[in-house]
Amino acid sequence: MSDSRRLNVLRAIVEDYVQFREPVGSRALVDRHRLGVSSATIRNDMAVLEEEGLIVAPHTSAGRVPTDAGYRLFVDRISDVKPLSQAERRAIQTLLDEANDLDDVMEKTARLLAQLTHQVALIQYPTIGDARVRHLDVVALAEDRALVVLITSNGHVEQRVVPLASPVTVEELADARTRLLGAIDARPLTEVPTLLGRLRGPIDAETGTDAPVEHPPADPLLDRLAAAVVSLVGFAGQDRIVMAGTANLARATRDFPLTILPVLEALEEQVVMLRLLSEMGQDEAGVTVRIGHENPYEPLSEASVIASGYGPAAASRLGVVGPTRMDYPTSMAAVRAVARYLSRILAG
Amino acid sequence: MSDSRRLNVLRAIVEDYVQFREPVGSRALVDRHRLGVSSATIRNDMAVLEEEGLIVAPHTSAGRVPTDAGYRLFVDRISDVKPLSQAERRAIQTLLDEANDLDDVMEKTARLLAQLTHQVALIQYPTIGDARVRHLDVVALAEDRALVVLITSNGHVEQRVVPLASPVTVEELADARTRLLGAIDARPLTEVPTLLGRLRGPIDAETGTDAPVEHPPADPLLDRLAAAVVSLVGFAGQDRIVMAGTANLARATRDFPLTILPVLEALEEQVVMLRLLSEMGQDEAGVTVRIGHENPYEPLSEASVIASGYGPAAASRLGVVGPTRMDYPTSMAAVRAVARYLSRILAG
DNA sequence: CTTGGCACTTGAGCTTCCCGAGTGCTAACC
DNA sequence: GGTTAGCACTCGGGAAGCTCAAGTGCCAAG
Repeated sequence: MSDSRRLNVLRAIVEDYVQFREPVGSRALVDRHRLGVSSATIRNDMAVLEEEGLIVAPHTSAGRVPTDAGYRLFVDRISDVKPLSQAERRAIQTLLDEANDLDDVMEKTARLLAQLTHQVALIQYPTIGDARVRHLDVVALAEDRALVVLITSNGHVEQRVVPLASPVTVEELADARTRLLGAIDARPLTEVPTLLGRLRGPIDAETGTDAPVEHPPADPLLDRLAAAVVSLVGFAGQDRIVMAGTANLARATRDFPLTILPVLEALEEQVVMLRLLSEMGQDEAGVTVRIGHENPYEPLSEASVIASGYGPAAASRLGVVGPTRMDYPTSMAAVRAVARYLSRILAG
Repeated sequence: MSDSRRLNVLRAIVEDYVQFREPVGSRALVDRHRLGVSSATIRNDMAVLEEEGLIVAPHTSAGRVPTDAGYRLFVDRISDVKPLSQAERRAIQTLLDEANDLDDVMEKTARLLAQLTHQVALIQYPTIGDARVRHLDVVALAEDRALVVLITSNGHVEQRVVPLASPVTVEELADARTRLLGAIDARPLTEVPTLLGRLRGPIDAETGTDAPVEHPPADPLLDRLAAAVVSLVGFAGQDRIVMAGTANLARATRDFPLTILPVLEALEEQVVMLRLLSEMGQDEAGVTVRIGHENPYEPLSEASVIASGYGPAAASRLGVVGPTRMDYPTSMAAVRAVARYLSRILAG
């Protein structure tokens, strides 16, 4: 009972099924792969594989198809690493060169990943983590409107237009900005709400512990701007996802016969996808794969997710979603490569 | 020959076909609509409509289906305006309230439009037009990296991280920023490249006409930052498109039997879609519709595009793309409403 | 353990058949 | 004239039947 040959058979089945999209039989297998044995032998192997729950036959007279467990074994033990092609590396490199601001990088990377894998790509924005306030700017847009810009140490830029209650001068704005920045400069984003809450009481109330509620806002302008900053921090810290390649689903319609609708709906729920990504692979930078029913989320039980961490401490996640019947080696290689490049870009 | 009844028949055919997705016959028509005449009369009308090229029968024994011309007539003369539902208005309003920066508004609006119409939504970024430089900021991120932020009068914020050749002090950066801003503040974006090109020569060369090429850059730092600003301006002025709802195509697979792939490919070519949008409807704020073969772009000959101008002078465009068999009244109402709301938001 | 041989199963594809939806036309009717 | 009932006619699509080839499992021999 040549154990390794059986694995070869499984690999061949997975590869052929992914390539040709139809159940693969013993004869086709010996024709297409140099297995060195007859189809009868393959049949015996297949019987064993089926008994082990790694493949199934849709009908009696059809070939075999990998089960979730079969894919799992394939991914874990058999698949070769498929290095990216020259052209693909070049595409990634080009992306790196054209990188502009964070949003831009995110969007371009997502599109690239979708293109490389022909799947739907998801990238979680870098989490707030231990990001700090790098810079704060208040720009007068008009007499009664100001733009508040917050820049975080992880390169995130958040902006918001703030309507002002009454006209203010440029000097007043500059002054307000100085005071705000003085209070939060270089502090972790997580502390900002607290810090500014204190500021919104009387300026010199360094002693009070939790008394500021009683004081009316000393300065409506400052109060308003501080509120905007707090809101911006919330926004910067909020988990967001950028997605690309959803149109690839239209191509994949044949793979999900009918089960494509739940997938669509899942993708539209950003919260769901966020949790999904977060739950995947707490292990560092490795690539994690969830196959079919392994997904903890029912509507994705016919889909697979490949994800990897990226960025500092691999704390953020990116990945792709596609049909169970996908090209795992290529997709995994792409996810890993993109994660690495993205980490490098962000590290600057 | 009751002319108006024939139009009613056409309308009924379009509506039923859109709703039930199958050719509609004379009997079904009299059953579902109170036309007050017999099916034989309807048949006569249908014969005329077919002769006029407004409907066709896929086969002899099937009902009729609208042609592009039929849809066209329907859109131009028959369709009722379908006001948005309460819930839909509320959704738009919510969007308005949550509006943050421009990118955010764009993305949210696109998603909203896609959701309202169940089609693919496209929104062209506000064009550069007569936008001017509102603000320029240079922030030291590290000893040898600076962040350049450009804010335009139409609310666009562009940022870029600039690696510096050698370490600089905060003061040097501030100085450079002052000189740059001094040169371009409040000037139209279109002039910025020229203005900064001049600056990159010797500072006091106010006399020279086109001699600056001979001088080596007086200040490498200034030169580098100026280059970044010029690039940012190019980026801000560049036509871009934000897209949403491409996943809706997966649902629409039944409408495009096989012709969906060209549509997908077209959507992936932003340039194509940009030109498409630009070419549509030079007439002011009205909603323009291109039906099937009316599209000047071959791959979209089985698709329809609904677009509208928005923003100042309705100079920018937004719209949706979907199968010819789409709910025109609803989609048109949604496009128009979203265009109006977006204009209002941008006008602040 | 492998392999050739063989009986057996069964889905896919093809043909045939039939039915009913839908049409166009004609003749009567208002 | 416009409308309607009636009717013969057309065909696409679904059901039924048939065949075929792919594929299997098993057995006996190598």
